[in-house]
Amino acid sequence: MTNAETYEIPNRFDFGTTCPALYDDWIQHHCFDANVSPGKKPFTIVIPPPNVTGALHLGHALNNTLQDIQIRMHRMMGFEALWMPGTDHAGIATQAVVERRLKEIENKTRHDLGREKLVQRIWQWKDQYEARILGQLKSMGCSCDWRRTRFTLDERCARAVRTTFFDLFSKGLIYRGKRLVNWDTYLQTAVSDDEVFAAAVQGHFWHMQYRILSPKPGEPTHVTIATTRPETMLGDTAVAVHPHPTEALNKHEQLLRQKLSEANAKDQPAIEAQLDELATRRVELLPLLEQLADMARDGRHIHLPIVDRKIPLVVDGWAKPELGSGCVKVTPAHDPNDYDVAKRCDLPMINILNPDGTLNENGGPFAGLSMQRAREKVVAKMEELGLLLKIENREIDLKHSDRSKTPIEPFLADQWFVKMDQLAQSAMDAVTDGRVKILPPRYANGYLDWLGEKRDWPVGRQLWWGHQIPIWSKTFESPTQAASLQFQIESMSERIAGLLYVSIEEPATVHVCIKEEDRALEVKLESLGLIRQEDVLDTWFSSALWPHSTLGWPEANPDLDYFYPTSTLITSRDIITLWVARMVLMGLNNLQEVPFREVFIHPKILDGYGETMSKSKGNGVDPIDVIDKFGPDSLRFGLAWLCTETQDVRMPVQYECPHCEAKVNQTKENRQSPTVECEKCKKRFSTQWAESETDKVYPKAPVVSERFEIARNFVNKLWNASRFVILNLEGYQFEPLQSTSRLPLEDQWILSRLATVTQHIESDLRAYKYADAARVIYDFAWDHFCSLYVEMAKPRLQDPASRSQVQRILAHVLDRMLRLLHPITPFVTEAIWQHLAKLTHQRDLITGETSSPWIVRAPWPEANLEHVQPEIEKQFKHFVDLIGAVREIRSRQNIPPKDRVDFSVRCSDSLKQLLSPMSPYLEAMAHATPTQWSETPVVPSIVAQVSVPEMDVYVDLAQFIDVAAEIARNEKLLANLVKQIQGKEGRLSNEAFVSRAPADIIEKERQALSELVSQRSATEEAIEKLRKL
RNA sequence: GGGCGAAUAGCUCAGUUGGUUAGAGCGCCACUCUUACAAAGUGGAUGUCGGGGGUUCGAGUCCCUCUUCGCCCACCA
Repeated sequence: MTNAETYEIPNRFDFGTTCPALYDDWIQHHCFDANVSPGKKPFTIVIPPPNVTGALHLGHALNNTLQDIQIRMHRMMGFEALWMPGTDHAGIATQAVVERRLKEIENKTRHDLGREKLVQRIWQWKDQYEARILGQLKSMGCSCDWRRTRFTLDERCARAVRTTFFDLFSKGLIYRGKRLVNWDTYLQTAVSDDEVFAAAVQGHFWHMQYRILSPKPGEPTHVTIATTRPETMLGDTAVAVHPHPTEALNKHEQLLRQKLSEANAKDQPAIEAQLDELATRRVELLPLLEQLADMARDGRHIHLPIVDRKIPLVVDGWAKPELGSGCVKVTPAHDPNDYDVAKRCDLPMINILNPDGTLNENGGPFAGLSMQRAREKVVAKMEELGLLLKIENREIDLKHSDRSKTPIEPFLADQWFVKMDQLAQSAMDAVTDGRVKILPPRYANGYLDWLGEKRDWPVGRQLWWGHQIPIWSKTFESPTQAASLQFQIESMSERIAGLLYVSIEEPATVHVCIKEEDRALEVKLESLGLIRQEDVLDTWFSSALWPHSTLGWPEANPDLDYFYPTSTLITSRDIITLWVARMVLMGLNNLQEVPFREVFIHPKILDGYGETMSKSKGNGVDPIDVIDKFGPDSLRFGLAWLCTETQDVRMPVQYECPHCEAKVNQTKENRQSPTVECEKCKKRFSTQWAESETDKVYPKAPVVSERFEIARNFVNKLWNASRFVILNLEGYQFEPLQSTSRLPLEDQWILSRLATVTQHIESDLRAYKYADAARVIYDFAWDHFCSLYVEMAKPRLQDPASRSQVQRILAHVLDRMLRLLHPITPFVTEAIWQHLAKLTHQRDLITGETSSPWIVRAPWPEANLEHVQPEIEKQFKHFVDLIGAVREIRSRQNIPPKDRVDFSVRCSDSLKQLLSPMSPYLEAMAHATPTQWSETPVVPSIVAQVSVPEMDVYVDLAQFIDVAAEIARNEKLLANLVKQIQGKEGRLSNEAFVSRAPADIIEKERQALSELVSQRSATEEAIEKLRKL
């Protein structure tokens, strides 16, 4: 009975049923559980928690594959490897998704539902998507310790958030201030800068005049200002002019001149034009500006039309004399720069907006109108007043909300801030002194630059989904009333116990922060008239605590002691500042220890056009589609293969037609269509956009990429090579190997290669060089193991004398290869491992150790350095060359595969000793029989000849020769040789080269030349001979 | 405006500190169902290494510059 009958191994790896079953087995046997083990070193990674907004895409698949590779490798290396899983509540993103659906399906707003009900709905959404996300991770084979799964809004994380917030608040690092927020009038919420995109729109530039109050003789009567948003003039509280216009203009000119001197010819005219304009301006405008600056210092005022307000003329550097009229209107409540001016000049701030985007009572006659209507009215009124000078057309970059796609209104709101100076500095130090290593190192720049600004972190969000700020506040008429309440609270027993902290915000607001969830205390505060802050915290506040909150902080516990700081963080570059930097500073603040020692930034996955994949563009790929089509191992190997250090991953994607399996390229045109027609079978299929019933009747096409075919083919190759080994292990007997030196060349060679490759993979993976590792193992498995060693093993397996030795080496090499591959392709390696385990327990050539039942827990292979023989690896190339030479002749002479040929080799004696024992392989692998190995072989009259380094190969072609083809080929070769010889001779006769280049390089060139010359004469000889036939 | 990165075969990408004739996979052409694997095997064709300049005995690799593309940050009365 053969093994094939015993084990019935199919010739395709059935990943569809095998992988989920294997995964269940791993879980059941606690293969991924990590526990505090004092005898072992910990290796910890916290997952960048995916947002529960939606399903994972290929970018996540890459991110998680790279983490799992590290985790699995370190687990095998004997570390206690913990991969901490979880998801992020993703504040605004999630709330926006749920609100949008609420609107679409039930036509309700969040206000119709109320806070509690809406939050309930979002929890339902979260449960649904969390399950989907975790399912996706499991399908990919991620070996997380699922018992520890966390969510940034669960009780444990909430406790960490409360503790941190309380700590910062009581240190005085949290304060409330005014800030301009990006107001989304559609969603009626503030959105962060990251959730805003700029789009160019056609707009206008309105030039208007304000009247100066009681001008003295000789003074101007009006100031001119220009704006793209005339309606905001209703909120103006000043007009600003530069304090020293002449100086500023000189400085600007100096700058321009410097630029001119550095600019290339093409850019110069533009700069010169600017300089010309500057000259005119100097004459026409500068005196006026100087005069205005003086008037401003004199405390003069201006009449703001329409609302009839008296506003000051002020001096401030923000007003640029080189721009526009040189004067700028100041609208502190609706423009970030104007806000800064107002703070500097101590100006009032007038908010003219309601949260829904209409004007409030400060809008004067236009209160209640939308911004758009108000704009028209203001312009009309100014024109009527004769104060409108001109209107220019102008393209303006307008900020839009990413969530609602509507224009953003800058809006002044109360906002909670975290003071960043000390915190930011601590996080900068951690990177500059190397406690946290960012890889590739170039990404450290962005991190340091961003933190270096030390801008305070606005942490409040006007949302309902998130950690509500644990502050109760009350504002009084007078500071004394506030002080009295403060005193009252200060004397509460909870204050003494450190459960609350009270502070005063000038002039008369009392804020009380409660450390822990405590309903009784809350009621007590509420009875004193204190009201809880409505806002929730920025999502990144809880994410910043992720490395320690997930380990149970603030509770002191063994997990935290053992697994923190974590070993490495693997993430994508767009959240280096938002997330990575904040984790570092929070880790340092809460635990006085960095959260991780290394940060690896991996490439991004782009579509075929080089655009980032996103759900809204419709070019995203669900990893599950790829898994269904190619299997999880191919997904993982394919991603690792593409993960190079410098380049993003460009990945053209296709729809796979569900009718005929034809590939339809995804284009910018069809990627957002609900249905697409197959180019081949002309039937329609649906896409992720299909929502209507009419569209949904079409079967859905998975989106895949042929980038994964390499990996699929590789996994198949591995499967079949393993199948061959397993089918040939019948009668396997273990016997320890005494010494490798008595093994045949090919055995020594494959063991040497294995050791070399093992070293490479380990160092590559440790350095996050995933693509390099994948290529090394790919070449080894495919070219060296399959194409050469297995082919050479075939005849030896038939020979009882050599059979058991070859079996042992095959089993050993396969065993090691599987282990090396397991982190990248866990399923197929585990499946093969199980088969192998049934046939042979002892596979280690030297020790005969009994192998582990699970590859997932098998020890990582150590490179056996005694097996490394560079000389043999080099010599083996001669064999490969020889076989290639014979095959080439066969191919170009069209010799049928079944016909045997004879050949002779001209080579040195030492090469003969090396290669002649390998004649049987030439028989088996090239269907060719060597008849002579000699320095002076007797060459048959009719031959085809090929020269390779140190050998000339002559194939006896008595019955086959195609003389014309042979001559043509040799002549082409000759021409090439002559060209190369000329190049080398030129170089070697160049005095400069010979005298300056290092001796070894010159020697190499000399040898190469003599090799080429001998090839040339062999070829000339061959042509000569052929001509005579 | 500041910074970072990329441009190599039809496509997607490798190419260590400068050193023989620049590689891989897919695709293409030809041949092969040779009992592990046609998702395979064997052979072949395909490159002004984005343009220009420089350093060097020698440049895909280092320097300057231009062009195109991508990303990040800042700013745009």
